[in-house]
Amino acid sequence: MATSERYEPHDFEQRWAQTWVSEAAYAVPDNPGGRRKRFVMEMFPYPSGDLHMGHVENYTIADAMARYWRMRGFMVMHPMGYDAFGLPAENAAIKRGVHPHEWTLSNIDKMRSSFIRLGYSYDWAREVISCEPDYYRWNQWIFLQMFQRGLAYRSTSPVNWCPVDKTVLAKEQISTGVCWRCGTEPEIRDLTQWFLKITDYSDRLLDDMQGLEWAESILTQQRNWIGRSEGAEVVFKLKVDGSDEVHDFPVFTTRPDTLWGATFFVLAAEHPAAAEMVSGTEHEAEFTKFVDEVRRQSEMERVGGKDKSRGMRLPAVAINPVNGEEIPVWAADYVLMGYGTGAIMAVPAHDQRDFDFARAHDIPIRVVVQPEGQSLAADEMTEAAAGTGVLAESGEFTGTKVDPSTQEGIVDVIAWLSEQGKGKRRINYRQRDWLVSRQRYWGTPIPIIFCDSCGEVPVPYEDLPVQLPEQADYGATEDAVSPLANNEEFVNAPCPKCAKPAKRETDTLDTFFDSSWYFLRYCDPKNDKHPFNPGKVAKWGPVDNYFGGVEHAVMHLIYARFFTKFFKDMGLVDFDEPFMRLFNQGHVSWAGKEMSKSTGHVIEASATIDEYGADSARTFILFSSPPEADYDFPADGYGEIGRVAHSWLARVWRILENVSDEPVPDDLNSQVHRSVKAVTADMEDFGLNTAIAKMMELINAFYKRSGPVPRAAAEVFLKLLAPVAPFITEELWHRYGNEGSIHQQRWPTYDESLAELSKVTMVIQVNGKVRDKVEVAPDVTKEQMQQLALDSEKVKSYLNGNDPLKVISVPPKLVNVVVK
RNA sequence: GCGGGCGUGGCGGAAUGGUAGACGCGCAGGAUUUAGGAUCCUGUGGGCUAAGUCCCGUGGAGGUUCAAGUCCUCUCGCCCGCACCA
Repeated sequence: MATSERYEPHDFEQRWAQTWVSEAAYAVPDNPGGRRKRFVMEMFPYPSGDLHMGHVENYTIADAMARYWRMRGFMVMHPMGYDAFGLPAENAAIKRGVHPHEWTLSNIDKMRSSFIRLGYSYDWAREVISCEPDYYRWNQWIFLQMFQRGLAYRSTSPVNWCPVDKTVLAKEQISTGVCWRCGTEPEIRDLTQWFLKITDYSDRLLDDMQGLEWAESILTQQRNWIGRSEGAEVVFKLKVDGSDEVHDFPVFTTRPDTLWGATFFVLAAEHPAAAEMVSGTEHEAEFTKFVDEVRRQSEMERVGGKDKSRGMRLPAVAINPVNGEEIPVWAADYVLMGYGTGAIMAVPAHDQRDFDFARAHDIPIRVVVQPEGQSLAADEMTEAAAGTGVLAESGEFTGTKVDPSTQEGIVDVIAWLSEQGKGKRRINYRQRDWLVSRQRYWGTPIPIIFCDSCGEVPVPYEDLPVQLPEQADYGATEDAVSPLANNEEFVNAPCPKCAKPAKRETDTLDTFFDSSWYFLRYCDPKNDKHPFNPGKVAKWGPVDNYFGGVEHAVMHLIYARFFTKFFKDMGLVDFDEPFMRLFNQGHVSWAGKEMSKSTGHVIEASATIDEYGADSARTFILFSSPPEADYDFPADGYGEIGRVAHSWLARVWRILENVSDEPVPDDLNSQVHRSVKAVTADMEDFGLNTAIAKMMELINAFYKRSGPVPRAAAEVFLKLLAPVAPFITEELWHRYGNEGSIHQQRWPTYDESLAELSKVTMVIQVNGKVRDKVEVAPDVTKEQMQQLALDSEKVKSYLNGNDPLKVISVPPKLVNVVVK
């Protein structure tokens, strides 16, 4: 006799969760063998505390898909790890006196147990924690490999320095303009720091995008970030007032065709040449003040600020190579040291930013490209004319048509410049080398020793890891250096080459370094001889499906692509791209604001799980919005989260708890096949919210019939639901008396002919507006449809006895009769 | 400022250029009871109405099309990124 129990998820969810862990239910071997492999992973989390509902969204989407693919017959590797170095651990240490390592690991423990409670199908044996020496030693190994190949080098770069706390400040720590701890205005200090030569890979990073199944918007953002532009390098000569010396000064321009319109020359404010030419003159004080202001600004403020006039006249002239003209030299904030040569020729008539600057300082404007059919006069212009046109006042090129979008005319100017020795073709990139030095404690020590005799000496591989010392101060240093500099024991080391006393590098690596290769470590997480075994990576790599937010569109995703190409060059991997398919899930916010542990603005996952169960949390978050869309939890009533899904799962439980052994009747069978077809199509398209909606329809169909649901139909439903709600489906599956896990079952198939409806609604439109509807067989012909439409009384009333102008039939759904 | 997105009922959202609002929440009326985290039935975009397969309706303004939430142009609003948060 059938028993009846209420849906009490807590009774069985934790039992199954523990079973899956203890039986390593989702472990996969190093070699998937003959099975089709699928490497599925999510961007690993920063362990800031317990999981919040934003995490639940990200990881549930990926887990549901991983479970679906497993049921589709793939051998799925689904690993998890923790991006465990970083600023918040140090902040917590400074504020609360807990060691970053301790703080981080306790957060990891909380997150791991929430992952387990949520039933995520991870292979726990592959877990990676980036702050542990068995991981970061390989960061050091990779860094040294890059160093040996000339891809890691040192150069000067400014940092923000708090003179009170005596520490380098991250941008986030001065988001209010002052130091987050003491409120002091930061100073700018120049430090010698480590860079990676990612620009060597710019072209490959661009070219290889074509093989990626990523959203076009992400690829576009990457393209724009790399910012390849074709143009010319043109050599101007610079003459400083009161000096006879003339220096060559190249500039990069995408519009060499407008050279004849250059009316001034601009150096980046921080260009050393600018400082040099005012040094010892009456302009020096004013200039120093100006540069100081500019350097305090972010790049965004500099380039995008409202004030388009910030600049200062320098005591020099530049000589235009195409006409020998002497033009004034300025320093301005809108020219960046890091782009091109740090100097530009300014053509106000044909560049908007130059135009704004020229107008602000009464610098002459000269039109040298006349747009077709126009005759622009400089003093009447209200904006620059950056488009196509015909060259004017441009020497022998006067009359030449130029088009920046096709390079028409421009290539001819470049060829001429080369011939004349005045310039040459050049491709410039917006992308800059990657600054990886951080003046922080909680990161990977950079494995270099500085020796007075031998210079930059790599720590020998056999001495890795350079262990991060256990020390208690993470803040103040005497000068703008890393807190590790306070640790004498760490700093002093013999030179590996000559054995004389030497000093270690005290900077640590940017945490983006850690996340640039962790997916490879998942393939071989315990290797203590190498970062990974190439044979193992060859079996599982590259990642087939990567899940993560759009906020990583450029930096992380470009850095990981760069590392992969570097490993390819080393012969360690046999693929060029790390992530074949990328899925960008939406952002989850609450009351319009991003959830953040540090501000306490979070909806913690465990609260929802405690109250309604893990299946409810999963189902709710997947049903609430399409996976790629942002979702904002309402400001009030968030405590009700999960109730909606819980009551539906309770309904599923009531309807399917008891099943019958009768065969599935035809009409129900047809509905089941239709549901399988629809849900499968949605799953293939990551349409988890609509897939759940279609499961709801099937449950409603089950409910409408009287008596218990036939077991065969119920089991099909459970398999459809299994990726979304793994616990209730496993529980009912076992209650039906099945052996083994439902999650090892194959995804149900459907029969197209059974899935078909016997009747469909045909809509009859007149001039595109619905006027009538009739039921037709799905294989109705166009002729039959037309006849039905013309027979409609409704249509006849619009025709008034006339013939229709046109009849359009879309079998079997729609006929449109065009009248009058 | 530059680059990339998104705008549909009271709410989350659904719609290969082809019935706008699937599915669900909420709300209203009702039923029932083992009073539960109940359950079930009916209704639910707006307007006018005696009645309508009547009119209006997908941020706004134009356009293309037999047909536009969907395609095009312009525009407004919001979100993400912009190189030391990750």
